Amino acid sequence: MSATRKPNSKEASPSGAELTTALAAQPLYAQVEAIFVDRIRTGVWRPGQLIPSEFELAREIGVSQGTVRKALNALAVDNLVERRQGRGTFVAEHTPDKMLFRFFNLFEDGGGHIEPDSQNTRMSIARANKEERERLKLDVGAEVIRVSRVRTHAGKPMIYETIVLPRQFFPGLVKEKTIPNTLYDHFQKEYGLTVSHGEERITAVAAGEREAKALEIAPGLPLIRLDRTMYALNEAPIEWRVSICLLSGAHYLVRLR
Amino acid sequence: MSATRKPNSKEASPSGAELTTALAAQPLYAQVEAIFVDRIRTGVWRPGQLIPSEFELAREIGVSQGTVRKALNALAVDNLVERRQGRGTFVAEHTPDKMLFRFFNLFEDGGGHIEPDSQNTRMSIARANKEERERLKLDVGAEVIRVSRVRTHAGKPMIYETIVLPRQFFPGLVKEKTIPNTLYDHFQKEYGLTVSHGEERITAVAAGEREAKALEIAPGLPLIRLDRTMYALNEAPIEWRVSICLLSGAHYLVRLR
DNA sequence: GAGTGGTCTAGACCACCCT
DNA sequence: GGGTGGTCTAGACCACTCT
Repeated sequence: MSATRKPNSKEASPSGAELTTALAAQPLYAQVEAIFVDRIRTGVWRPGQLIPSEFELAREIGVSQGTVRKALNALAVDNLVERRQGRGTFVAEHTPDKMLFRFFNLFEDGGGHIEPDSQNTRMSIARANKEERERLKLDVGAEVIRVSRVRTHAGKPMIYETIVLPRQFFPGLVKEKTIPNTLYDHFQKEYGLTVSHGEERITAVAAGEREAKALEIAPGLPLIRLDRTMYALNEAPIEWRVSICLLSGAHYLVRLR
Repeated sequence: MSATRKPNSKEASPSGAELTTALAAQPLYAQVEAIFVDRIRTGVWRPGQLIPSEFELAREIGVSQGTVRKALNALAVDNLVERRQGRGTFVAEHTPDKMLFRFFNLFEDGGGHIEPDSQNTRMSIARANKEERERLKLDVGAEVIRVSRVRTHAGKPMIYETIVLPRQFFPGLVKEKTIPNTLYDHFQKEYGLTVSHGEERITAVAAGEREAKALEIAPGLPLIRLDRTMYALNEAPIEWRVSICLLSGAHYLVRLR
């Protein structure tokens, strides 16, 4: 078995992470991508940080620059890094603006983006009930933080929102005096949790007593109900959120591709 | 100005399509991609057809195989071609299954995919009214085909749907005796129109008399209203569709990324 | 001017599919 | 066995940003 002309047979790299050698279950660039995701997830590379150049990373890991490039481009598609020609590659930093643009799909009928405010925010702690445990994949006895609030747009109540968070992921949240309007950037900055993806289930409901009161409308009016679960980089559920929305002069926008 | 060592200075290619030579406004792979999109749009390459290999295309156009590869991969992401290792690259063919999977976002609460049937399909022709002209970017006097139908799932009425099509794009549609349940594959097969993307605006409404009758429910119940516009490869609006949906045990699913 | 990512090329080998 | 797309490498030049 002469390894003379054999590429792809690099040995232990100084990076600490192992690359599969023979008969790789995954292609090299996918393994390299996984290494980089891990560095972001564990905080070795922090949000906003400039990471080493393609050539440096290639040398460190022991692959070609083209392979590192492919991995970094994949991370850019997933919004985990930002690449800027002439400057370098940066770990994506969540900001209120970017998160709103990315995950908030309500728009004015004219097309304008909606930037909601938060009112009457309440927070409590409890043992997770059955539904909460299922949604957040928690064990019996685990504690959750429950947040409820009304979100307004142009001075009018628009969304009545209930948010459930696994307490273990947000150790200091209970002690915070105020909860910020946009949560995901706060999660990343304060708790090192990058919200990476999720899903939202939409149904129509008639306003009940509680929603009618919160949204200052008559009971029975048709509302949109958004049932959302969001996941962290390690695929752990990190938030369950139910938003009851009064869409007057507004809509939920979905791009079909 | 010796062009000896200058790459990127290919001259007229035998493909008929022109590649920008110096100071390209767009990168080469994007120009190559545009050539390929054109071939699909104009029917030079037909749905389901095996297109030439990367090497052949590269030789024909006068670029490297890697550049053709980048263009084809971009087309695969846009669902315009399908690549199969060992077999070749095929122009994507719309099938009822694939179109339903791609653009139909209603699911059973258990997660199962919904495959709706069509009932009571009606069709008429008229001059487009103001709203139809705006939605479909039509001139005054242009004619549209209006289709209405009720879509059922598990034997129960689920969706009351109104579809408006520019008549000019569908010359023979009026004479068809029956309109198929899934339209987009029919558009591609019969009229050479590939539906490439669109947008859907979601609101909640209370059932009116007409919807209540069609869906066999009491007036006033909360329903989801989907307002959809779809576009062809040349960005021309090709369909305006309003679907009023009764979601009992079902929901509209959106992936957040 | 030095360094970065972006584009383009060329060539090698692998995995897969067909006949 | 021969052809296809998929992976990986190596090297060149371009466009952009900063100092």
